[in-house]
Amino acid sequence: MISQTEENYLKAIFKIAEKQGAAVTTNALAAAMQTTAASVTDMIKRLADKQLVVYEKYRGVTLTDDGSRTATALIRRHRLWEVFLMDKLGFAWDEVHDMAEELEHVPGEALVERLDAFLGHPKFDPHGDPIPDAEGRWAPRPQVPLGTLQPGERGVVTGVDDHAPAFLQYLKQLNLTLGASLEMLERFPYDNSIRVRAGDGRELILSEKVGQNLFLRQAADG
Amino acid sequence: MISQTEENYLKAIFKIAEKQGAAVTTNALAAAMQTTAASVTDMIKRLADKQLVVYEKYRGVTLTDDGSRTATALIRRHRLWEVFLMDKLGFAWDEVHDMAEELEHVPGEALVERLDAFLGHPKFDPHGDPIPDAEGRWAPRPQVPLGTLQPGERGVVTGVDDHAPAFLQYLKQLNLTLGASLEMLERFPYDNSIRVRAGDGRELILSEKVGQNLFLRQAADG
DNA sequence: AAAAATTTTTAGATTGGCCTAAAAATTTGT
DNA sequence: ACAAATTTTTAGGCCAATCTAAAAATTTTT
Repeated sequence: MISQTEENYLKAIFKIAEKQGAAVTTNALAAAMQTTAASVTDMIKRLADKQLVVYEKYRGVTLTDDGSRTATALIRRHRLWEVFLMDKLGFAWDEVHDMAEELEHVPGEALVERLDAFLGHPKFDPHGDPIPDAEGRWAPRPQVPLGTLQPGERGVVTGVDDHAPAFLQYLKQLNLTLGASLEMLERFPYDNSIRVRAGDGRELILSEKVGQNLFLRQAADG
Repeated sequence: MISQTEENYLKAIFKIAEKQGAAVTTNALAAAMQTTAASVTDMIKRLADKQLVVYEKYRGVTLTDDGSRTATALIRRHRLWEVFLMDKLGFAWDEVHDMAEELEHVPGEALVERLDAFLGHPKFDPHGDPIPDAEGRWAPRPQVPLGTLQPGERGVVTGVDDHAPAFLQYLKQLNLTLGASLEMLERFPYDNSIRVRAGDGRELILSEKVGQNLFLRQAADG
């Protein structure tokens, strides 16, 4: 058996590894799991005993195939439940994460597959993140951070990196949810904030942080 | 905070107390939770510390108002998820119990209430058990075990007492699911088995055990 | 009302998941 | 290259939830 805590560690390892493409350090995991490095070392040893990770002292940790499969399945469940919560129960963008965090731990292959069918086999969750299929595969979406666009380039909002409710609420308030279109107008070198034009013609100034965490699918120049 | 294990104990205490209307003994609880009497004593003490039960050594345990509220909320969640699993995901009568057992522990007032609305505020679950409302109240359904009917009396299947998959599968096979009508024809004193006529005219012989575990809403005599 | 049987509790141990404090290894800076 | 800073591990402990074995209380039998 694998506990919920163990599942959460695997998911965190997967996500950190995906982002930085190297073995995951104890401290990085401790930060992600909001715990101490000592607790992480403990847990890593348990996961290594269960053949879910490869662990070398002082050298960080990587997932085995088994661990990777488990992590992907969790991400699949999480994202499907998020779709359910928004599409069927009517929750808002910024409300679904925590509930999905719990629902993803409910076991049962049949449950996930039926849920997937009920939702119409969605390919992306409400934050624009791809949903792995039953075999753990998914299509990467060609998206770039808003901040990397050059003046004059345009795009459509396809996702966010930061899932914090405060960020999502802010975007909702600005009407910058999935599908909104944006044109990059100007970057201010002083603090890397950017001026953009929204689809409805409004001009906005967004911070560097927003530029890093808001993803767009780039459209042809206008 | 209250753990999943504690929640399950409260639910078990509630159900046993409801059935026998007296303080719940350690052994009865140990049997229900599939654990040892010693573990039960431990847990009861924890629950008493948290003011969820009243406990007197050697005299059994009863729920406080708080404990009772928690147990009822769990039963509400369990039964709503069962409706979801059958009505929306298409699972069968005998498949939903275990999944609902996990889903019921997912926290969040908003989640239950939205789920309830999504399902159309159902009053009974797929086994005919009443679903408590948000305040923990429910209407008892006037139903009697099939076995108590007199020859000539008729009724409609409204629920089951035993939720074991084997029993539910058997009923499904006989086409005796919720809403099926039955007429009691004869009881054989030898082994208390009963002969009945189904709505479609078929005659069946059912064991005493089925007679005890299948509930009917009685209809006027025919 | 004792003795016997049963139920329940206590005692002591184990495991998972976590902590703090201290030691060890590695990396960084000069 | 060596000292300083940082990262990681070890050591030792705590709490929840479980177990087995033994003791204590209660109930049943005679």
